[in-house]
Amino acid sequence: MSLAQIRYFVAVAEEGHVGRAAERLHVAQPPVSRQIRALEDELGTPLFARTPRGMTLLPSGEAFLDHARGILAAVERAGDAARGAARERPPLTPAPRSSAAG
Amino acid sequence: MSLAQIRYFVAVAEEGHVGRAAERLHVAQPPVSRQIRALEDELGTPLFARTPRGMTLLPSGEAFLDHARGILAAVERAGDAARGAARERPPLTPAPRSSAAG
DNA sequence: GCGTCCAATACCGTTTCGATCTCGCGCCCC
DNA sequence: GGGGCGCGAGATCGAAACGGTATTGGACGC
Repeated sequence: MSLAQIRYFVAVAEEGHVGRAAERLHVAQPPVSRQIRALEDELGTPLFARTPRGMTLLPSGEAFLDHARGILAAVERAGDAARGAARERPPLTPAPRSSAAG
Repeated sequence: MSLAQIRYFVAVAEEGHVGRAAERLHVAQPPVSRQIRALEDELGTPLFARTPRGMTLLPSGEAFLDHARGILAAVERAGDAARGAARERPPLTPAPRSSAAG
């Protein structure tokens, strides 16, 4: 499982179409289709029902969707936290020459 | 940022050594060193201080560590949730011939 | 100064990923 | 009932990413 797969899954779940999700993600349709399949394969259970009109979330997909959104949000927060901490308490001023206590 | 990078980061943070983290992760040392660097590069801030005895977490690294652990745990839960939902409410019994209303 | 331990770099083979092209399937329209 | 069109899925190929081995550079102890 990769973050890309999770992003693909969320996009497909929200759009209901692989093609439209691919458009939103700025990638082609086959990679999205393949990653969704790979995700289902890894989880051992299908997440979508393939209908002639697109993709419909199964119960397993709905359960996964909540967590998936949380994961993506957590990734965002993690980056922000690291950057924020670095701003508040910078590691060590390189101070090549003029030492300035601060 | 990838889940592998997050896993590598947590291992290095907990071990304090790139080499030991690599051992725990069953990979060689250079890939771990590289991914940590790539992660720092993507975040725009260093996460570790390189010392002659190993790697020490910087404030930014400590902030990131909490979130990183949460992300990995959330990934585990996501998979469990999908599998659990599939067990409780299976999508649709194929029922090729004998129709059996539940 | 040399040996040791650490992370970082160079280089290479393999794997993975995405893009293009094509196909099969089911519905709508006529 | 046949043709056209939407959809997802499969095959194939080139590019990027990943990991492994070999090697380098820096700091500490003797």
